[in-house]
Formats: sequence, C-alpha cells, structure tokens
Amino acid sequence: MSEKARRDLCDTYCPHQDKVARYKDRVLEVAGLSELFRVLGDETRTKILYLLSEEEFCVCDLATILDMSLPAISHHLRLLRTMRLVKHRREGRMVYYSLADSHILELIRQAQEHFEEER
Amino acid sequence: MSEKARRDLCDTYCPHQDKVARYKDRVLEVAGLSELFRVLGDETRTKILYLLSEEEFCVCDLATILDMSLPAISHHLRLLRTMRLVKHRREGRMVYYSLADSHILELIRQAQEHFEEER
DNA sequence: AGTATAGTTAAGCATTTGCTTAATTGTTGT
DNA sequence: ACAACAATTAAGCAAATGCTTAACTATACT
Repeated sequence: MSEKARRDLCDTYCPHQDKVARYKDRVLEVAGLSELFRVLGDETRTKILYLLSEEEFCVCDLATILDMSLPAISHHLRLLRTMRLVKHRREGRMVYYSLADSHILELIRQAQEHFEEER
Repeated sequence: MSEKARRDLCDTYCPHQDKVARYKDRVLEVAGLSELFRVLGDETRTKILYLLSEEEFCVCDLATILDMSLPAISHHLRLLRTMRLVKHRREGRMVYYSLADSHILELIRQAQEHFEEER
C-alpha cells in the first residue's frame, strides 16, 4: 500500500485505535490457513479429494471420471501431495492415490453442511 | 480436453470401468463447494473473517489492521457479502461488518486444527 | 448549500493459475 | 534390449485474480 493511501485512512473518528492495536498481532495466526483453503478452492481438486475420501483411485481413473487430461490431473495431485493431503503407492505401472488423513474430509463435510443450508 | 488426450487415457488395464461409472454422477455433488473454499483461499479474506469472528469492525479498522487500502478491503468485503458470509450495518458515515453466521467460523476452526497437527 | 469524510465502484495493470502439448521417467512384457 | 504404457515434468499460453489510482456515492457538519 502506498504512503498516500495509508494517510487517507480514517482521519478523524476511525480507526478505533485500541481494537486495531489489539488485533494486529493476532491476525498473524491465521496466515497459513488460507493456503489450505486455496488448495480446496479449485473444483477439480475438491472433486479429487471427495473421490479419494470414498476409495483409492489410480491417476487414470481420476482423469476419466473428471474428464480431464492425465497431465492436468497429475498436476493437481502433485499440489495435493506437497500439501500432504494425499498419499500414493505404486503398483506396477499404476499409481494409486488416497487421502493422507481424515481431517480434510471433515472440512469438506462441514463446508457441505454450510452449503446445504445456504439455499 | 482434446479428443486425442481422451483416447490416450488408459488403453488396457485402466480405467476400472465399474468405479468410473459409479462415481461420474456423484462427483457433481461437490461442484459448488469449491466456490466457498475459493473465497476462503485468500489470505486477506481469511483474516477478515477471523477478525469478524471476534467482533464487528468498520471497513477502515480492517484496512488499518491488515495494512491495506480501503478499496482493496472493500473489494474483498463485497465478495464476502455476495457469498453471504458477512453482513453489514451503517452507522453514520461508517459501515460495520460482522459474520453472517457461525458456520464459517466452524470451518476456520477446523482448518486451524488440521494446520496445527501438520507440523 | 457546500465541504469533508467513510465507503464503494470502475478501469487498468501485473501476477498467478490451470490448462495444453511435448518430452521424460519408470515399469511391464516380449 | 526393445517396445508399450501409466504417470510425471517442462514450457508456453489464455483466463482469472487482486491490487492500484481515480471517480463517485452517501452521510455529517458548518
């Protein structure tokens, strides 16, 4: 943010100085959270995680179900892997993916609840 | 996906036809979910929601705490508003925002739990 | 009425994201 | 060893995202 923009903020009444001071540090706690949400914020990845929550799939199955190319799916899987949301095992030529833990499943379920009530 | 890419998928063994057929419809259920996650997938918005989970804030407070310009924050708030995640009330010149419901807070808390265990 | 202030909206731009095609790796079967 | 195949990686490109500045709206004060 530019210097000018900062000076423009709330010349008189606002901000409520006490509040601001109190929360400026605390907000750092959530910094990393959005990274997790960002990963879930892609439709393909959410679908992959949902599928893996049911059973394990090979990359090609996922690509077929989601009607996408192998490289595209593989790309998403790599991201999910580096985020430690999924794990994989090799069996012959094929690689099978499954959920790393059930936390994410809980997250998805919770979001689903919110979504249901929304309409 | 191009025709060529589709033909390239899993010529022999894979895909496991039964699985694929069974899940192709079910995966549509999660389609809308990622939209909610995408909103949370921005650090500024996650922070805003976290702050609003504690108490209400005017736009300018949020901008000051998060060290961003008013238009930037206002932009994020508009998105959160159209997603019905926050509500607002006007008091004089200032507009105060607060959480629309506690579902999202639950989501954030859950994600936080996952995040804690991750290291 | 006129000025100042909190907030919103609009237009433009730089970065990021997710796909595509092509090349590469690792495993199986002949 | 060689060909076939599942999967990964790399390079390039189009679309989406989030910021900036500038213009606008709405409320308050004199």
